[in-house]
Amino acid sequence: MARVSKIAQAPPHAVAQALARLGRNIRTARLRRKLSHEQLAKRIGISRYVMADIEKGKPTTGIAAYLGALWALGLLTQMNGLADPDRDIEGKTLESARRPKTAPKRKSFDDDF
Amino acid sequence: MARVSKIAQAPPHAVAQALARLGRNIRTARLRRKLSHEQLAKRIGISRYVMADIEKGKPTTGIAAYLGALWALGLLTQMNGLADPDRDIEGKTLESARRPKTAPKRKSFDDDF
DNA sequence: CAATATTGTTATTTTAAAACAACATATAGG
DNA sequence: CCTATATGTTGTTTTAAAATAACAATATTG
Repeated sequence: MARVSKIAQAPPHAVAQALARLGRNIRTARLRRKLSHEQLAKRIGISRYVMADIEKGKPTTGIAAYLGALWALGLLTQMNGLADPDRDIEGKTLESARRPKTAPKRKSFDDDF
Repeated sequence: MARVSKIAQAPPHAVAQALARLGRNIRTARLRRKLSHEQLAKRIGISRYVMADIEKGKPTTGIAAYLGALWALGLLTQMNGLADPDRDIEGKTLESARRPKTAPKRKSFDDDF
């Protein structure tokens, strides 16, 4: 990643937790399928070291490696509904009738935090 | 990412598709909340350029940036069941009674592919 | 339509991600 | 147990991710 971003360097609890869980789940799925790091890594197109990083939930590892792991394990379909606008109740409520291509001109009540 | 991995350089259709969709969904959620790239990026702790990369579904961008975006949009909880061992029917079936800490010693029928 | 903000584009710099190698340790299964 | 394999650890090299800056293009709102 280089010049590692704040979110990667010190992720908020929720993010770190989600990452750790995802890594653990991928590991479990791999072991169930009786695949070694090397075998699965080869199918994904990464090194065994990155495969290990994924299972540790390393924040700086590229998203493609994670999705590739899910794909190689036959679990990628579970990504389908993620952040789906139809499921985004909060967003639906906030949304005005129109659909602007850019954000409006900074009258958003909450500017910093 | 440096020394960009095969999966990131040329992701399989399914992965590329999942990434593109995720990026689009994040963009939709952001616009609904009337936030600019800069505003949302600031909350996540990344630059506006990486925020734009996320919405494009760039494969080499670190997973923490993506999860950070979901987190900042209040959508991270949707990651909860992802790759959950309980949902992994395929894996459950394959699993032997025990739970080895490492993969077995390469008698797995399908070695390469 | 004008003014302002958002988003896109290009170029440069910094820094660590990912590959690789070599060795140590742990685990599994005969 | 013993041995082969899996996994962990350390160090090195290569290369591009991410930040930043400056400017262009686009979209929004009054």
